[in-house]
Amino acid sequence: MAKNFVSREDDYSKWYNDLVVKADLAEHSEVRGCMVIKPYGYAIWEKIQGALDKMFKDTGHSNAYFPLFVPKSLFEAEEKNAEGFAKECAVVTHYRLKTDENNKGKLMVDPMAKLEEELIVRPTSEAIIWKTYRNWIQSYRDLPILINQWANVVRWEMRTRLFLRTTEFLWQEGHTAHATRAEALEETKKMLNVYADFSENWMSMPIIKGFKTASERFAGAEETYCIEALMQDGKALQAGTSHFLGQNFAKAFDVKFHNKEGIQEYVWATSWGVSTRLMGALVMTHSDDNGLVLPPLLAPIQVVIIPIYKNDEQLASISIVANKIKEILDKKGINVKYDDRDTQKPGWKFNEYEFKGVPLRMAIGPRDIENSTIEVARRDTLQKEVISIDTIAEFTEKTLEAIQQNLFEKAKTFRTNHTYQANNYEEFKLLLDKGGFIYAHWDGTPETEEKIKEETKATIRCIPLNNKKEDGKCIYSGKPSTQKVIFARAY
RNA sequence: CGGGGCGUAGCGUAGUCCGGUUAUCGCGCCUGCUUUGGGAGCAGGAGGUCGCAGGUUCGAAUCCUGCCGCCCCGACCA
Repeated sequence: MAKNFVSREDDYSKWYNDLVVKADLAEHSEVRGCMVIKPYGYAIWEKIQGALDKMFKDTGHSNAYFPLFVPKSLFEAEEKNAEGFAKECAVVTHYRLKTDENNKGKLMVDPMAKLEEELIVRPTSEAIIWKTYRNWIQSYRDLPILINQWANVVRWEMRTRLFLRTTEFLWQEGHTAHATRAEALEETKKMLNVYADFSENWMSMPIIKGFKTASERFAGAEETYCIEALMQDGKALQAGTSHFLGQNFAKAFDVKFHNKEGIQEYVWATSWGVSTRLMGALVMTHSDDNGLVLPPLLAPIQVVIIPIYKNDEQLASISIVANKIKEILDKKGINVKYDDRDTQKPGWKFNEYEFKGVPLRMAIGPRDIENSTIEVARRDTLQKEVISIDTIAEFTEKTLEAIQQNLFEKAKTFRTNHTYQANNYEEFKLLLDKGGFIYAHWDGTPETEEKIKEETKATIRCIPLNNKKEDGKCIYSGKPSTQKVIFARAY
């Protein structure tokens, strides 16, 4: 049991905050609402980036980079999008400071250096990108454009939480341009599937694919597809979105192309993104009261080897074996750390790596040297066993795969156990307090959705893809409904 | 922006109501010895503008006024 670490049951919110800080993932910075991502946390983000980046490239996308600043006139061009983000934009109004004559040693904004046009710090990049695409697209031969950028964005949130919602955050945003509606729609769904694949197979996080209601839709999109995950406290978390933008941005920025028939048409668009919020999702999906739990595929350290010794001779003979094992596992592409620091005790190291979620821990002591064995402990089950050193390569590969799989199964079982069907509003409200996904009939109107949100704080997370059609009555209004949608309280 | 809480060593804290020598304790840090199969023990040591600025007082971490910052809850949102 970790020292001074609150359990999930006692205070889930504090458990999450403490875990992120104590596992060395991130900390609050000097800037309100902004965090410092620490090396260990950033290493996990780099793993996420690496896997996703390859998936984007494998589906034909290229990376590029667009400016941080967006002139206000560009930003407001697509009205719905601009309105949607207006309340949370940081704005640059001046470009120079000067020394304050009345306050020695201090600086002030130089009133002479006011910008003629304010610059918006991007909350998302559609505007600047579509302004650019206008110059890149004339013919159907220029399409499709399949671009992704890894970037930071700023959204001035009133309340922030490490990884889940910070004023500045890191993400990737894909922006594609297509000749036809069908092709853009296909792209939207393709990238949703990439996100789903990544969530389930890399993060071991089961998700539900669906699309958003009008009120939850990305401002400026015709349709927003999403993946929704369930956290251990029973709250839902939107883990990724893929938007079909129709011709909204093409019209706003006048991006037309000549088709094969020589007729001018507006371009069809998509955008899609996931952010450092995934780090929060990762923490809240698998971690336990002993600290972080990482799926092997995203763990910066997959195996840690800890020597147990009484003197230098013992350490020397242990190190020979440990380095041999590291070499064998390195060749298998497994990331191994041999921690032979003599500044920390074995027990201290055990707790440290456990808290940081390292999937497999191996300990080698004098007894193991004698017997040609090694003690192996799994982070997910906390089980220990002693195995013969000869079998180490096969055992490690097999066990890492088993952990990856087990985490997914555990999370999926949790979700299954926290997924309910509500047949009426009273039942709905009772189920909400248990936490989880609730399938319920909804009449399809924004008014009902809004009322339910006001009264219960639950929102429609999504309308699942391939949803089962079934006639029923809306739990709130009693009006006819053709399908159930998923409600939950959400992050 | 509303409601609540908090600012004392790197971290966590006692002391604040009811002012009084050198500001408490734990973790961590440094030195030495003994230790090492789940956060070692003993001994010694370093480390403080008590958030900031005024005020009251012989005397302020403590009382008064103003300001700043952070966290939690709500409105907003990925």
